[in-house]
Amino acid sequence: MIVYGGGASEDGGGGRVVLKKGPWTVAEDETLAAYVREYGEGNWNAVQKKTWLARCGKSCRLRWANHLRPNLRKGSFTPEEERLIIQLHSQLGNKWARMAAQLPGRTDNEIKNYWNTRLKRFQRQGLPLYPPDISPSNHQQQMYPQQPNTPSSPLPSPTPASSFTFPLLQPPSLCPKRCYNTAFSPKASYTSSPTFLNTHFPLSSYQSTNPVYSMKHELSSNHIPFSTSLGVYQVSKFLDNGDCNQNLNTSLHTNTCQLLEDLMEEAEALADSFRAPKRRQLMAALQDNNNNFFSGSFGHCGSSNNLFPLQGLTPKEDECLQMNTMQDEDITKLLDWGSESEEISNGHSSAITTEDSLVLDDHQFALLFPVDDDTNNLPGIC
DNA sequence: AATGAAACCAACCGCGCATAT
DNA sequence: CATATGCGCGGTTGGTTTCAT
Repeated sequence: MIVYGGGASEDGGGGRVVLKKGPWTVAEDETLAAYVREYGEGNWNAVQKKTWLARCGKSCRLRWANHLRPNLRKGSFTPEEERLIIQLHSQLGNKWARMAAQLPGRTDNEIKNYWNTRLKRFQRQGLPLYPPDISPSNHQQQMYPQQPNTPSSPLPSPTPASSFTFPLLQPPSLCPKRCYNTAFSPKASYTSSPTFLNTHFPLSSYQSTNPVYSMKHELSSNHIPFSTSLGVYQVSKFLDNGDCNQNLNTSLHTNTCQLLEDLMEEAEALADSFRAPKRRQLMAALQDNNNNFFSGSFGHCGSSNNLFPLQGLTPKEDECLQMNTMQDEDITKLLDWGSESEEISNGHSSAITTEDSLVLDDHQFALLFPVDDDTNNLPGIC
């Protein structure tokens, strides 16, 4: 076992522990992992009290989230992941955690590093950050202003929100008053959709003409099918059934946005009756029973993103919890209805997940979330 | 082989938010 | 209501590795 660095120490005088900084040792990793096995995630400041580790809680959380938690995917990003990152960044900007939620097993830090490296390289080479058909939201133009010396504009010229409507997604005016997704923040006047991206920006063709986008391919065989969220799955199933042309997409989505607005209001009303304290209590209960709640493919738990019924809850509480949970994150995916199934998120962030839990085939999902033929089961989408 | 630049990666820091006291 | 605490996020820094000359 290799232990380097200063290790824990005390200042001697007041007995105050001097917190260690710098690289983690194997022993520290093992201790932290053992702590999480025993006490679970959370309460990171207690690590210092219950173990010999002289690390601040923050450092422990980061180490766990970025390196120790199970099912982290190590290695280079696959082409699919890279494309998804580009697309997500065009929609979300530097919302690394949100992007990580769409990339199972990847950490926000990884994505951030990847993007920043790419950013530097592209800027140095005077190349556009986004493929021609991906129009970054306004925040992108603010974040990465066009360099005056760059001959071919690295970023598309700003498009006024009032005069531009992206082909598939509506401008924020059709969306709920409250912003559920940074893509619909006042800064973001429009966004792209995966469907549009895939239709107009097939990776292979782009790579063939834009060598700079030809990135590492060595891990493509590792690509893990992403799981789905309720809304995306059902809408995807609907769209996959028969003709799915762009007109249908557009009209359906227009209706969907309108109806989602109603859904948002309904969700908020429900959520208001079931605010945080209760939710936290339920989450604690969920963690306590984290090996028993879910069966089959759902091996993971403790995540705030689960949409599945909780034991011991009244139907009302369960419904509220689901709504409340959806409201913050899964609504994003509802709006992301054009996504191909492989691009759909499981919505997790730092919660422990297993790769198995991320994969759910149509049959399994259909069992959990039966869809009526007329699709009326999908809230707000008729 | 040596060296400098670029790329990559891990970790820290500051801030803000939610919750508890 | 004010303050403390826990946590998460995004930005930044610094060390290491890889690559090009």
